[in-house]
Amino acid sequence: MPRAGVTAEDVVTAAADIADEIGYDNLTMSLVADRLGIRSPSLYKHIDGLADLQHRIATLAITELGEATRDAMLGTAGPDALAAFARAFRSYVVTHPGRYTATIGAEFTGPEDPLFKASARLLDSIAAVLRGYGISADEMDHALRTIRSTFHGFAALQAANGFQWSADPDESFEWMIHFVDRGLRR
Amino acid sequence: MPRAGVTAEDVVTAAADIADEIGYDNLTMSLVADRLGIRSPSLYKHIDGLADLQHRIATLAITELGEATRDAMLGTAGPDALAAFARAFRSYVVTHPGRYTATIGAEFTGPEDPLFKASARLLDSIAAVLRGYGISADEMDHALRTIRSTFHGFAALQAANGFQWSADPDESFEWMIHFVDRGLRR
DNA sequence: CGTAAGAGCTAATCTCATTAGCTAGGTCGC
DNA sequence: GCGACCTAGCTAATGAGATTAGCTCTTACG
Repeated sequence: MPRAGVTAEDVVTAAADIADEIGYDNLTMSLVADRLGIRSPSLYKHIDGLADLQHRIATLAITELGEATRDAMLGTAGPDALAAFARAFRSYVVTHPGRYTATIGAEFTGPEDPLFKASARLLDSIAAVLRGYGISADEMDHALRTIRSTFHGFAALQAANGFQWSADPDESFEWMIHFVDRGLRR
Repeated sequence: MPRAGVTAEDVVTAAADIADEIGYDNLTMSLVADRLGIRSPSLYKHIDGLADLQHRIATLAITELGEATRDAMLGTAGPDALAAFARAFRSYVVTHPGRYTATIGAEFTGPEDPLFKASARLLDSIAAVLRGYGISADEMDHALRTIRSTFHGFAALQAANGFQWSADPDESFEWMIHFVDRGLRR
């Protein structure tokens, strides 16, 4: 019986892809194993169970999200940086709903947790936007939480199919960017 | 064997209480049955399975949340109405994290769904706040989504223990109320 | 070449949700 | 009061899913 040659990373990306395709809630160990061509107990040679797998998907998602927003913000400043961040954020969530859902309930275990580092990096991008609006250091934590909440809320509601009525979500999102811009100006 | 005399409402409130106590994700049919003094298969005489139960918890939560915010907003207007709504919203989420979590992924099945009606009623409260800021009818949908996203994001992150660093969430929330106020003014 | 680590497998266990089919408590018509 | 029926509740069984135990065989390395 030839070895499949699977790595922990393979497991995580396969699981993340499945979550994006059929929904995070429908992700099972068997489906991941099937996609990799192995049996589900063999997954435990690479990851430490479903909870660990979910945690790793969240870490992957936050890392990718941080890179995507960072790339989008390159060469921008002020309100343009806000808009660039926002659109890149939403674009990622729309194309990777399963990955993003994994991040919603994820908690980090300590400062050594890769998820912690990835989150810190993403928050750095937001902090850069906020400094562009002249937010002072002692307000920074509050502002960070506020902005994070705002975009997370929109993303979570959309990922959960929460906008079930009339207007176009794209337009609403642009409206929200202007709203945030107004809220950050003094 | 004396009958327990359980009603569908009993099942839903018992389940909602358990979710608040031990976390929505840990809610099981057995736990609900135990609390009611019956066996888990008997629950199916009252509700249509776990998915139905979760949907009913979400409906209960949105209904209660709508009433709580409505009560809090009585006799207020303008920015005071916003603050009253916001604080009542957060207060409910903090005291009923399990109930609130149930609402996150809930989708309604159609216009006849009680969840739909409860949601519409909650959105009415937000719309009242927005009219107080002079938001026009053609912007209302976007503004509704934005405000809903903002508060939902904060609530969801806090319910998921997402604020794991320094500053006091209460202060951050007050900061967010001011932020929203600025964003809604022209 | 021989050996040890470990990737993968099968079999088994445990927890849940759910279904099938039985039983008996309470209620309604007489 | 009394019988029949409705249905809440029960036990037993099924099936999905995660997880553990223990075996085997591939392969990298000396």
